Amino acid sequence: MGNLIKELHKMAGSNRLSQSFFCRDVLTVAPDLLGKYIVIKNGNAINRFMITEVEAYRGEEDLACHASRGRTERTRVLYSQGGAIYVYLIYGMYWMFNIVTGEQDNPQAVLLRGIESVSGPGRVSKKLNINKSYYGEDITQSARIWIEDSDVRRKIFTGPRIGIDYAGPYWSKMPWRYWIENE
DNA sequence: AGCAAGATCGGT
DNA sequence: CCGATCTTGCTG
Repeated sequence: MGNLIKELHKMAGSNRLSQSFFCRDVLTVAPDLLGKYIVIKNGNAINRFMITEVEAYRGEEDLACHASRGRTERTRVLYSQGGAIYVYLIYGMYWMFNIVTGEQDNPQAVLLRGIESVSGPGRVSKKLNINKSYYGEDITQSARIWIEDSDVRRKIFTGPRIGIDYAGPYWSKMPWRYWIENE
């Protein structure tokens, strides 16, 4: 697509990532989100932050994934198709913000761990004002939150996921954390 | 009904 | 390293 057309699309607000982006495997979607923008409306303000760090959680077999213990009230949304938002409270204090990926009944999600100048999933959600009300919302349709495409291309680093030792050595060593430098 | 654990963070 | 803080899911 030519640059002019791209700019026109941006102005028309059609730069939002759609369902086809999120319906792919989480190991494809997670690194692909780096450099893109999360856009959120809080009242009159629209804030836009580049995504700099994510983690992939992949299916019932992944012992670090909440779906490893099957469908429960909390994990219900993980089984919907890509684009649904999965939020939950951890340690009674911090909201974890995830985007479901893949096809229906294939529970996967990307955890948002870092945005420009903010690292740590709890701090990210605090900055974005995320709370339980986002549970189940469709990020490809919502009027208050969406992901915007971008042309940013940076070197992608990978490493093990954080804080999941309970999943055992095999799953906790999977290099499913992806990040770019904050600059 | 009770309890243990948790995809974290900030302060010692 | 430790405590905060509360929802969830499992057990009995």
